Amino acid sequence: MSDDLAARLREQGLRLTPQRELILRAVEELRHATPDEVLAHVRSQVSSVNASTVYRTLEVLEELGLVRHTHLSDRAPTYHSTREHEHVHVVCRGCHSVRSYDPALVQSLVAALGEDGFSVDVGHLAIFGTCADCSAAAASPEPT
Amino acid sequence: MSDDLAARLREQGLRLTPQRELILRAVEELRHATPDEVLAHVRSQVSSVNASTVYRTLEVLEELGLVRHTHLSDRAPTYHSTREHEHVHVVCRGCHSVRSYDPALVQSLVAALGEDGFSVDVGHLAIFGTCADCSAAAASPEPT
DNA sequence: GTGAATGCAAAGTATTTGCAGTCAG
DNA sequence: CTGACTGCAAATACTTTGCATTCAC
Repeated sequence: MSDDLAARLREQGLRLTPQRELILRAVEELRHATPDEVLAHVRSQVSSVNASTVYRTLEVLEELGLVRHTHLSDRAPTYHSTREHEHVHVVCRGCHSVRSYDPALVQSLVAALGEDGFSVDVGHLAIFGTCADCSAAAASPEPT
Repeated sequence: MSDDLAARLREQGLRLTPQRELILRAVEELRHATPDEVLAHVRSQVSSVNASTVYRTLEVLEELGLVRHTHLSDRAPTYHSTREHEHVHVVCRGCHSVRSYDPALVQSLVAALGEDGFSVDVGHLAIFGTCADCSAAAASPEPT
């Protein structure tokens, strides 16, 4: 698993450190996590890991193509592993639920922009809106 | 124009102030502006307007439905007027150019999610990727 | 006159940076 | 050994908040 990590780091003349392994593993385990959440998770296993290390490492991992980030809220970005299948995020602003969809969802969009020579970063895509439950809730303020 | 503003404010028992007019006008003139840019623009006309007023006002204007925001960078949000036709933002990560597209671009996506009862906030949508020019530039580092 | 809105300054959150010590290779 | 990496603390960017004053109505 972090074999991949070691290899890619070496290619770039970078070093494999326990922090980098832990942070990558945290992203993989948490599925969708903000830098803060990653930090908390890593700290729950090994004390003393610093926030700046998390930021710096996430940046490195993203450059290596091992993680990706997207913006699932107006606040901090969330990171996920690229070992998962690429997916599109659909976020409900009412209940903050996040659902993942197959990239096929946006294929016509990708094709349309592709004709203009624009290549869409599907993994970064976050689609905001309101889910069925929350629409219903908004319609009837006092549910039975 | 800001007739609309006066009316909507009154509906809510809110007040029409010069700052609110100026900030709304700034958003309309700048097309896509961060709170900072709005502040700078307003200040170029009238000195002493405060950053907190800009934040508070953008929030009010958004509640009134007169402006919308979207995230066109990893940094500050950008606001635009709802008097423009609703549009989808397509952002190149290479040159940071922003192009606006007709919502038709994402209609199949909206329809597909609609079947699940999910209603997409099209105006908030930002699609990231790489434009033709930047792909070309990446391919040939040293252009002739 | 009265309460909504503003300006100011201080606090808060998220992230970045400089630097000295540490550790991977 | 050497330079990449880390932790720490300070700095930065962005945004929010409390409060006294001002101004729209």
